[in-house]
Amino acid sequence: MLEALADGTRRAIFELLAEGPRSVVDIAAAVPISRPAVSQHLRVLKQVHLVGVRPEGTRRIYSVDPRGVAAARAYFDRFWTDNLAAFAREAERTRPQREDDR
Amino acid sequence: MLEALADGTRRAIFELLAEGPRSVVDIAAAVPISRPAVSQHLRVLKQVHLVGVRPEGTRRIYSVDPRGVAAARAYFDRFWTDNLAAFAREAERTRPQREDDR
DNA sequence: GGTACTCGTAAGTGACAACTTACCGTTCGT
DNA sequence: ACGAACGGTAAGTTGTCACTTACGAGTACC
Repeated sequence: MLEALADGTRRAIFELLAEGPRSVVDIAAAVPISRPAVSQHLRVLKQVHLVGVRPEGTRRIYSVDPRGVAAARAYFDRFWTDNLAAFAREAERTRPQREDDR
Repeated sequence: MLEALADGTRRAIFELLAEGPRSVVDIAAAVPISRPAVSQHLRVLKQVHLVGVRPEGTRRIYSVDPRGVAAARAYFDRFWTDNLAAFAREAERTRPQREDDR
């Protein structure tokens, strides 16, 4: 699931679909890669339930699947317990090196 | 940020640190890779503020950095607006092919 | 029915990233 | 001060994955 959104192009496609459902050619037009590459990305996104398909004539309309987003939210919520919030304050106290990057 | 958690080994390290701060050797003992590899993973996790370091004698204690988790939650919350929830109901109506996987 | 779209899949290539071993600096204990 | 433990970095190798071109299948329009 997280692996699916690791790729930048795939994130771009996903965020584009978040703005509204689109066909494959429309997506390919908005992204600097070939149309088959878009299809491959959509397959990955579909496998993890981040997008869904709805056939419409000869075209296939892709849209965001709430299930994937819900799963992602659930995962990160596991690390956002009150326990962690308390730890955040404690971490701020002991200063775990805010050397920021590098 | 999402790229950092894309790797399974890195997720294992991160989830291990979520249980409590640990030193590098402790982490390496709990994961089937060499200690230098752990260091490299920790560097990546630190760059995106998913973990933080606190020197303690000759050892370096790593722990979860709330900033990274907060950023991840913020990202997925962008796709979990009421707008999307409404879209979820609409999607359930038009049935975007619940063919599930493959 | 033929033509023009749509889109998915197959096969092949190139780049990146996750791992290894080897090495060096730093800090604690004696 | 010396030895040992800890851990970060360098260099090199290998597998994986994102992309391309080529092809085939399905649907709509005339």
